[in-house]
Amino acid sequence: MTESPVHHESPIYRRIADRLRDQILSGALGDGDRLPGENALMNEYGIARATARQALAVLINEGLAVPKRGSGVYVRLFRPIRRHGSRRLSREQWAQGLAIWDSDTRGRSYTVDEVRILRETASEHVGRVLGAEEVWVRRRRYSVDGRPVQLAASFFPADLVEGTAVVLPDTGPGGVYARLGELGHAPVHFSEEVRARMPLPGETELLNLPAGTPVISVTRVAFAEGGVAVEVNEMTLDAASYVLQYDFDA
Amino acid sequence: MTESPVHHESPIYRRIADRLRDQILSGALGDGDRLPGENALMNEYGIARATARQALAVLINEGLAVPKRGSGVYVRLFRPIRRHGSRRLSREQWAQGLAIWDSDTRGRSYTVDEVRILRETASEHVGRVLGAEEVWVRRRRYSVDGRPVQLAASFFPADLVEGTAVVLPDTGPGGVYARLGELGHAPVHFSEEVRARMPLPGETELLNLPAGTPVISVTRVAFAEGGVAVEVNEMTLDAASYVLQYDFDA
DNA sequence: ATCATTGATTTCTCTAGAGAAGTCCCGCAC
DNA sequence: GTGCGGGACTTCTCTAGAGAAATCAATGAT
Repeated sequence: MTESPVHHESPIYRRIADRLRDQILSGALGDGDRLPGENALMNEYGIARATARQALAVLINEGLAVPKRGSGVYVRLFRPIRRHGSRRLSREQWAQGLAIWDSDTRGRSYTVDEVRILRETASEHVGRVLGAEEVWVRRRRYSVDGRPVQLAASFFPADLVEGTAVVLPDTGPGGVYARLGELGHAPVHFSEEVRARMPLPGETELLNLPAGTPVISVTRVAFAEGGVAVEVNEMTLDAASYVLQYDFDA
Repeated sequence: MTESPVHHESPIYRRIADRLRDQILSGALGDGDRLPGENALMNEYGIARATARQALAVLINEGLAVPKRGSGVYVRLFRPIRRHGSRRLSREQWAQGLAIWDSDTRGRSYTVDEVRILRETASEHVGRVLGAEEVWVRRRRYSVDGRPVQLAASFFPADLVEGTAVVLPDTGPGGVYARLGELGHAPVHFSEEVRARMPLPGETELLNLPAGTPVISVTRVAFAEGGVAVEVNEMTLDAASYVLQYDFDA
C-alpha cells in the first residue's frame, strides 16, 4: 500500500544480529558453536547489556541459536534428525525399535462438548467431521532415539469402538486400523491438513522445544468405505525433527 | 535427562503473559482486539517498562499478538485466509482472478554451483535430484487478495528447456507442465517434502510477515515417465495464510 | 468540505546497574 | 582416581529513566 520502504538506518541490535546471522549462514559458525555472549558484545560494540541481549534474542527466536543459561548461546542449525513418510510413518521405525510411545493416556469417552472445553486443537473437526455426540479419545507421545518428537490425539466415534482398550489395544502402529478393519470400518481414504504455527506452552514442555522452534500440526481424517469418517487424528510435530513427505501421481 | 522439572515460581513477566494468553485462548479477547499496552501493564502490576515489554514479547513471538508502533498491541488469531489442495493448488484461484504473481524473475541458466552460492533453499536438491550441471531458474511471488503469500523458485534441467521464456511462457498455472508435456517430459509423479521453520529476514520482508509467523517450506520434485526428475520446485508459504491439504487412499 | 498541523499516546531503542540462578572447571580432600 | 567445594563466568530477571519514531484524533486554516 504505502511506498517503498525507505531505508532508515537499522538499529544497532539489528545490525549486530545481521552480522552474527551472516556468520552462521555462511558457515563460519557451525552447528553447536558458541556465539559471542552478552559480555563479549558489550565490550566489542560498547553497548549496554540489554542491547546485547536484544541482538541475541533476534537469532534465538529465528531459531538459529539456543541460549543455555550459565553457559552461553550456541548455534543451532536446523537439521531434521529423521525423515518420515507421512503414511508409512512409523512402521519401519517401530520394527527397528527406534520409536516408542512413552506416554499413552488410555482412551475414554468424552462428549463433543467436553472435548471442546478441553480445548483440543481438533475440537471443531471432531464434532463436525465425525458427526458423533460422543467420542473416544486416545493420547500418545512418541519418542525417537529418546527424544520426544510428536504428540498425537485420536478421536473415534464412541459408538464405533465400544469396549475401548480391549477393542483398540496397544499393538503398535497399524494395530488400531487393523482393529477397525475387523469391526468392518477399515479406513480406505485419508485427508490431511498441514499447518505450521508456534507452539503453545504445554507443547513446548512436552516436546522439549528450544525457543524459536515452530511445530507442524497435521489433522488427518480417515474415511471408511462409503465415505464415513472413522477417525480424526491430531498430530503436533517438532518441526526441527520432522520432514513430512507426500508422494502422489499426476 | 535430568530429573523432573522442579516448579520454581515463574517470573513476573511470564505470569503476566500467561494471563493474557488465557484471555486470548478463552475468547475473552478476540482477533484484532487491543491488548493492554506497556503503560497499562506498568500501572496495573507496578513493574518497569522493560518488564512489561518482556511480557508482551512472549505473546508476540508466540504469534498470538502483533505490535503496532504508535498504536498498541493487538490480538492476532491464527486464521488461514485460504485453503489449497496441494495439487490443484491454484487452478480455481487463477480462474477467479484471485491469485496473481506480482513478480516474475524470468528464468535464466545457472550452473549448479551458482545456485549453491546464491544459497537457494533447494540448492542441495537441485544438484543431486536433477542431476544436471546447469539449471534454469524461475522465480515468482504469488499474491492472493493483494497479500503476498508465497515465494516460489522452480529449477529445470537446462538441457531440457533450451529457449527459456519461449518454451515455458507465463501462461498461468499448468502452463509450464503443459509445455513440458509437449516436449515429451510431462510430469507423472510428484514427491513433496514439507517443513516448517522460522523465516529468514528476506522472506520476512517479501511475504510481509508479522513477528512470530513461521513459514511452511515445500520442496516438490516432479518426475516424468521413467523416473526422470524434470523439476524441483521450492515454495515458501506464509503459514498464517496457508493450510496444505493432501488426499490419498490407503 | 478538505487539507495541514499540532499534541497526546504508544511502541521502539538504548543506557546503567544489580542480584539471582545455572554451568563449568579447577583444585583439594579422600 | 573419585568426589566435593568453591570461584569464575554466563545468562536471566528486574529496576529507572530518556529520547526517537510512528499513530491517531482533534484543531485550525483554506
